[in-house]
Amino acid sequence: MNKVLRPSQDAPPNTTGLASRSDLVVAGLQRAIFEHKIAPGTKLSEDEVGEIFGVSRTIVRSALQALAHSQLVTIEKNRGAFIASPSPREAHEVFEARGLIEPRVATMAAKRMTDEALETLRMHTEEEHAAMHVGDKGKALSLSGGFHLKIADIAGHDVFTGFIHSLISRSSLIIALYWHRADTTCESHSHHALMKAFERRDAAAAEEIMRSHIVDLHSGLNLSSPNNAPLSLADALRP
Amino acid sequence: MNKVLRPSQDAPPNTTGLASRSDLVVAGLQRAIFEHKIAPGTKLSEDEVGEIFGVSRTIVRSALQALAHSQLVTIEKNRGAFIASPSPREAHEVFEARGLIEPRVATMAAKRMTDEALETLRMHTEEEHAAMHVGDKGKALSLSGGFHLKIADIAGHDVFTGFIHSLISRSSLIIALYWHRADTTCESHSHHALMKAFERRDAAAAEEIMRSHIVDLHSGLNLSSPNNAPLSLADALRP
DNA sequence: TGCACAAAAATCGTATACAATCCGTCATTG
DNA sequence: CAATGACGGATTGTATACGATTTTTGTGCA
Repeated sequence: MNKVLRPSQDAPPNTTGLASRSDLVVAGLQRAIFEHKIAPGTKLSEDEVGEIFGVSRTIVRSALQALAHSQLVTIEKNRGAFIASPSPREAHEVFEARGLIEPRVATMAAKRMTDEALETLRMHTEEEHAAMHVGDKGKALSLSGGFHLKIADIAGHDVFTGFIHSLISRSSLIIALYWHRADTTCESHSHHALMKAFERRDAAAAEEIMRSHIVDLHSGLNLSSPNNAPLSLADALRP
Repeated sequence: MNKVLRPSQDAPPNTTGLASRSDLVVAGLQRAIFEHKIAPGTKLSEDEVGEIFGVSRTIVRSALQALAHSQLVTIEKNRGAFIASPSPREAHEVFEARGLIEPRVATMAAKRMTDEALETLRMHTEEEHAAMHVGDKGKALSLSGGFHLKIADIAGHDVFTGFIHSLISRSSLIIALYWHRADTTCESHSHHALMKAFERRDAAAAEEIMRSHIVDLHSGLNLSSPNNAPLSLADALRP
């Protein structure tokens, strides 16, 4: 169950330089979570995940622990790992935290904004538009989170960026559970408005737009009626 | 090297209910870090740590990965784990983040403050006083961080509390590296002032005191001249 | 039929064996 | 004598074996 797959692509046994094997598993699972391919509560059996990615349980275990630390999976002793399923309260707290941190980061990004960075953001929003147009809701949501992450990267504050990474990951689960609106157009509008502010290097405007954007997201949640849409694991994984 | 030590204290093979073996290692190392028993940059050999705690490398490795995720240790591929050594920039960012988050948490704590919680805080500050009086600088610093953590617990916001845990851990390393002042009396004064505000349930005052307290700490750092005081590992560990 | 209990299967926790990698040392050579 | 390259020891990366715990299944009895 460990020497399956990867027939030839490992000419250099360790790829580029970073990215150990467990990081690849982490990335694969994260991706699936971001795109809502696997639902909260899904069991992640060590053997099963290991077989899918062609690695031993040692690697899988390491990856699951990493994900547990980012609160994306929950590990129950002697019972296994599950995709986390944030409580309504946790959902509320996550967006409260985003409401405090992200506006601050938006101002920092506006102050440090370069033309290149602007161009990157612009391309990102276009991708977002495209995905939404095609109707790929999972990908659109994933990209929407990516927009916030890119802003954090531009701000260049590693500590805040780390927090935002964590918060956005958890937001993905929260949205899977508690988001009912069909349209994500408000999302698109806010992002567009943010772009305008960034183009003008208007830090105050960026901060305010970000704040209200996150309040919007927060109030778009219906914390009393969670969705549920379990899927098969094997189908969900492999990019 | 794995069946050494622990001759009798494991009547129930798994202690209370939680606290797996690797958590104990994490706690032991954290404690040593908080009390400045091990200096930033110290190498943490898997075998060595395993022997000290009487566990196998599997456990140690798991613990080190957990600590790496909290940024307390750095893992370099094929080279090993080291106590993290925050850069001046990172130090600056950590205190900037604390300056944003902790004042907000202080207001939340003030609003939810109960008489019991107040009593707990009071006892904590007395411990702090005692440690400082005896001259146990390591313990005093550790307790000082604990004060901030207790406030976060009282605020009852798990997301913020998690962030603050992380930030305070890293602050401990930062202080070990960049703190030069001998006295920690300003620390004590600020904590006392905070207590007063909490007693009055004065949220606005608590927020403001917390903000200026963190600015104080931040400005007490000398980011251009790091300290260094390496110690032996075996001596530092075991409580 | 339904419940209780026991045996079996599945899954996780931990230790250990082996492979891969890195670092220091020493010999060789220009 | 300095620089370079190869060897050996030490340390980490990964896989796998074994024991412990949980979950499920199957059977007997009320």
